[in-house]
Amino acid sequence: MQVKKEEMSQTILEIATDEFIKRGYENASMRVIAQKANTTLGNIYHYFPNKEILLETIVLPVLEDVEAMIQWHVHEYGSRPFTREEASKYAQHLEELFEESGIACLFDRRVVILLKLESSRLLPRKEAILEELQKHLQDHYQMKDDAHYARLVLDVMVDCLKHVLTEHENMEDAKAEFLKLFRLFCTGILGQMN
Amino acid sequence: MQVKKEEMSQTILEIATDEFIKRGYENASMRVIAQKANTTLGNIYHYFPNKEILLETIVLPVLEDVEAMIQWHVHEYGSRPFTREEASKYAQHLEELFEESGIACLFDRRVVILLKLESSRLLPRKEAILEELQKHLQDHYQMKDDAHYARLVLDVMVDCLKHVLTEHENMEDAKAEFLKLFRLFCTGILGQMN
Amino acid sequence: MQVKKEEMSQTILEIATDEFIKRGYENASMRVIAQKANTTLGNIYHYFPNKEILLETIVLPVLEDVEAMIQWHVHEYGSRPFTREEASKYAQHLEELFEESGIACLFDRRVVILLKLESSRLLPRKEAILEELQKHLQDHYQMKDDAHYARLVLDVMVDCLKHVLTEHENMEDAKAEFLKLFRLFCTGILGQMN
Amino acid sequence: MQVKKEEMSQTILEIATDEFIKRGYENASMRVIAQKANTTLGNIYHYFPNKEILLETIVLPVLEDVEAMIQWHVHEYGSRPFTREEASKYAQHLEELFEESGIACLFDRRVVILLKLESSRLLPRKEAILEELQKHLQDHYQMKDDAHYARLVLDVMVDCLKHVLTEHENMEDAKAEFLKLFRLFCTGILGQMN
DNA sequence: CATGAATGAGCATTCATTCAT
DNA sequence: AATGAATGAATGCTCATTCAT
Repeated sequence: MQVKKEEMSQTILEIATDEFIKRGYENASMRVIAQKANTTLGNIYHYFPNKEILLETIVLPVLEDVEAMIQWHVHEYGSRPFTREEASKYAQHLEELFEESGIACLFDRRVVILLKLESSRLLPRKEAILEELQKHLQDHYQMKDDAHYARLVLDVMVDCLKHVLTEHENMEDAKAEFLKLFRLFCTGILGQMN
Repeated sequence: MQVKKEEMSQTILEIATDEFIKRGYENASMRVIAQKANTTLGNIYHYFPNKEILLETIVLPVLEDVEAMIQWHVHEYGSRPFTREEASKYAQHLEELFEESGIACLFDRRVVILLKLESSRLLPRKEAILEELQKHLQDHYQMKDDAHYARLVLDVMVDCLKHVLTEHENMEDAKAEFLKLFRLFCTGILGQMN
Repeated sequence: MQVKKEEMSQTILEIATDEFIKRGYENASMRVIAQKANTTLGNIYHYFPNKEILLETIVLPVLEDVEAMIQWHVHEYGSRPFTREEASKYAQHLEELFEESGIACLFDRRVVILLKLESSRLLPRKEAILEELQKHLQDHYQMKDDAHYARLVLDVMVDCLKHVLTEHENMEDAKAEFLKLFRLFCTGILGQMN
Repeated sequence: MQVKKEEMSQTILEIATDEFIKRGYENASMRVIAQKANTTLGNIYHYFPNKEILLETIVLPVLEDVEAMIQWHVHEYGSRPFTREEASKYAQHLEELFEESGIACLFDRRVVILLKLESSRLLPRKEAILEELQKHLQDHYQMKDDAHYARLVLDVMVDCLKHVLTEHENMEDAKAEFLKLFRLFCTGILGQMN
């Protein structure tokens, strides 16, 4: 049976998103996506020329949002180290900080796909973002001498994000939970700063 | 050429361990393991009847250690909530706590395999452990009303472990780094406790 | 947008001709033809019920011309052996011979498609022509005892034709080059005749 | 059922050779080869890691022979133009010329695969050979001003080779037939030289 | 103890074709 | 007249596993 374009294409995107989140882009199977979308393998290729473009259709919008957000952040806050007081102040007003700094774009299930990504030509862009964030963290929190540790903290934060996104259907809940964790982190980092 | 049984089997286990760590159990290839172990696919199946049992041979010892450790922990510390003072005291003497509580068994590269595991019949046991730990955390730190959050904190700690194990060859370094992070967490949790 | 029937069908035929020449009938893709003709796959099937008929629409006119030309040739010149003098005379006046004998119909790009053809139901007709030509050659040039050799000489001439058609946009140039080669052949054959 | 290595591998090579000759490397199907060799697709990949290497296993030995032969030829005969007498002398003693100059290596069915090749990483080597031969022809036969024509003559000769190889099981017959044609060519070219 | 031959199901992708709209 | 949704079989290739030798 034939179905309106938008409908089928939308179904495929949704199913693919689910599969990419669950199994990761690399381990998701086009066959399985076709099956779950109640269509044939060939028909998926009628809508999306290949797996990579299916991925990009899903993930590029969020990726670009995130890149823009990072750019804005770097421009706005620069890379000067925070004083203890500043850091503390920020930690206490995380909600407002989150609101104003466009971090909201991170709270989208599709970000999980990005975070799990291990191959594809989007990988370099993902890694560029992480590197940027690491430098940022390192500068702000005076870990200048310990890039390794900064990276570790970042990776852990990234995992936090992955977890809250995975476990909450509702993105507001995810954000709230992430905030809680983020605050925990800030308290912790602050405790180590002196 | 024929080699003493122990030797070949040992080589296979080592190579398989490396591959399972690097690519994860699901994405590791028996072929590649055979190649890197300088033997044949058939010969691996001579020692290990299938991929799953190869996994278990590698990972069961540590799994059992960890299970025992958890059991002991539960028995020793029970599940009563910590007072703020207690918690604070523990946080200050984490090194000793680590020593005496058998947590050392976590600092083993093979734990990474376990933590990355996504399928196989060991999965339930891994998840049982995590559930146990979650309850523990929840009880001790008075997150009684928020199982979700406890789970999240746990998952993040688990990711920390995964990261330090992955990035450090030397297990002492890994432990040191993990302690740093663990302390950060404790400080953070303490800061949130009241 | 809708276009006059003739126009669209013509465009498709032209693009298909190009593709069939470039990649050969078997390896040409309906998809690519549709794309290059700025239309859809479905629309091609609206004009031509399948790939084979598309081929025939393109190639049948020339095929029939060639068949007619052969027929005429056989009727006109019969199959008696040439004397050395006759052959020599013909060789010296090839241009005129070409003109009067309708060989001009060979100098059409579409002939290349025919010559490259490896499957389709037109194949037998192509082969019938070649067989006819072979007999002709064999008779005229007294290779009676060596059908194999006649066939070979024919095939080589056919390849010559394919080459000059492929490499020259201008059919007059193609014809001139072919004449050069044909003369070379005639000289050669004559040299071998006694 | 299991079969001795040499046997299966040999069967595959033979069937593959046949298929590559009949359909050309690009259009031959690994599945069909497997079927005709009475084995499975997977098993072919047990012997040959991919289609290209299957091709190379078949074709590299002859390719190298041909390359060596060309090299020797260039070194021995240089690129000076032949006088009419020289050319004529060579034309009359083609058999001896063939014998002494290692041209025998061309009379191998596998050469057909090479001549039909349209892709694969062996293509550049095939094309280098053809270019070398074209220059050679051009130099010897004083076609200095007409590279195009030299290429055409070469292509035609190459097609001759393809034909005699395709149509004769017996390589001695093929060689004899090719000689006949080659002589025809020489006579023809000589006829055009003055 | 070890080799490596063999299988069958899986992968992403392309193809000619059909047909409802 | 034209679109594009849908199918099913084909492509080259990889995988865990089995088993005769």
